[in-house]
Amino acid sequence: MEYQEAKEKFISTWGSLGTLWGINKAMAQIQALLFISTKPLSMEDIMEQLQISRGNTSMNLRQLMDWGIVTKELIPGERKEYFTTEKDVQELARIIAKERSRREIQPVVKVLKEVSSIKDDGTEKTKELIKQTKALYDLTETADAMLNKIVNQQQNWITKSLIKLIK
Amino acid sequence: MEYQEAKEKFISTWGSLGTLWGINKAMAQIQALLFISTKPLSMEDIMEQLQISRGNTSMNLRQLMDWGIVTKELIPGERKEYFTTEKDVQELARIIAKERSRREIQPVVKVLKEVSSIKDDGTEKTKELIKQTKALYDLTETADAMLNKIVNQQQNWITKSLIKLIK
DNA sequence: ATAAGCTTTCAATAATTATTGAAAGTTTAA
DNA sequence: TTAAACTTTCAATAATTATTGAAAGCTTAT
Repeated sequence: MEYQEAKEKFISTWGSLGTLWGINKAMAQIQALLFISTKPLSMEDIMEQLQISRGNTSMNLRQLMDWGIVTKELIPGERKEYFTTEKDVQELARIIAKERSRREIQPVVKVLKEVSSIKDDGTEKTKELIKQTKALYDLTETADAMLNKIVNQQQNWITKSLIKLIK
Repeated sequence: MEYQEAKEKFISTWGSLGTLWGINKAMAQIQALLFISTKPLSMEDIMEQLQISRGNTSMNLRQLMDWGIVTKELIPGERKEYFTTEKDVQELARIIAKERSRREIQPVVKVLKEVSSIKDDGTEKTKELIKQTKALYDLTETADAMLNKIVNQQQNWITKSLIKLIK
């Protein structure tokens, strides 16, 4: 497999993965392109390489910047804006985990907490609702906490020994 | 908040969460409904409570059964089929993590491995592609392994102490 | 102040994905 | 064997989501 083919394969795979976890294709592909680029790219570069429109590029770059994954790079003497993405995968994972927790998990946890706190009127169905949503609440909280801790305290002794233990 | 309101809130929240990780709304809502039901439900029951069509119900129940989350329950003397979902959240998490790993993560890992194995022609861009996809490959593999181990070895001593450490 | 060079916005449109409902299929009881 | 009771399938349609491109908005140089 040659460079060009490998590159295209990587970008398209990463793009379709994005769709699966709630990020659109263009956004994931732009990030992928920047991720393997050796230098910052301009909007023109991105539009051309991914064959997408200017508007699409602009909107998705903005979203990536909101996530904190992509940053503007100003090149002295150049009028155009250039973009780069976080290149360290550990840091990338940390940012993504944090954002997803904030945007998706926390709102659900909030509802689970509310629902599991309704007053117990003694009926079987109410007891079941409380019991099951409480169980989901505990699970979600724990999973979320673990995820965040793990990606945050990257490579400290806990993580290192954990990885050894479970690998 | 009364039972009915709490129930609706739970089902709709769980439903929209589904969309976020690649499961459609109806599928997630059916699972949610069964999850808090005290007894198995028939297709009619589900259709009525969620206000969705027969075809939709049938197709999504089938998918949930493919995932191994929902099972048919035959009630003696009854012609209709009844359905229940896995009620233990730990087991539910285990099934979902395993299925998602198989369906989504593994195919990506495969591509990352292929791409990161192209021959190094010495150019800077090829070196970068190899380096970055290799880093993603390692991260994804480790994260996937951790996820699977954690949900599989539920509540063994490692998990218990880990939870204590990071909570 | 004006124009060139670039970015953002957003209504229109395209593409994708979910849902319906009626016909076809299956199983059981009589 | 027939019919009633139920489930599945799938083409048509609806709903949602992504994309375009042209106009409006900035910013900088002259």
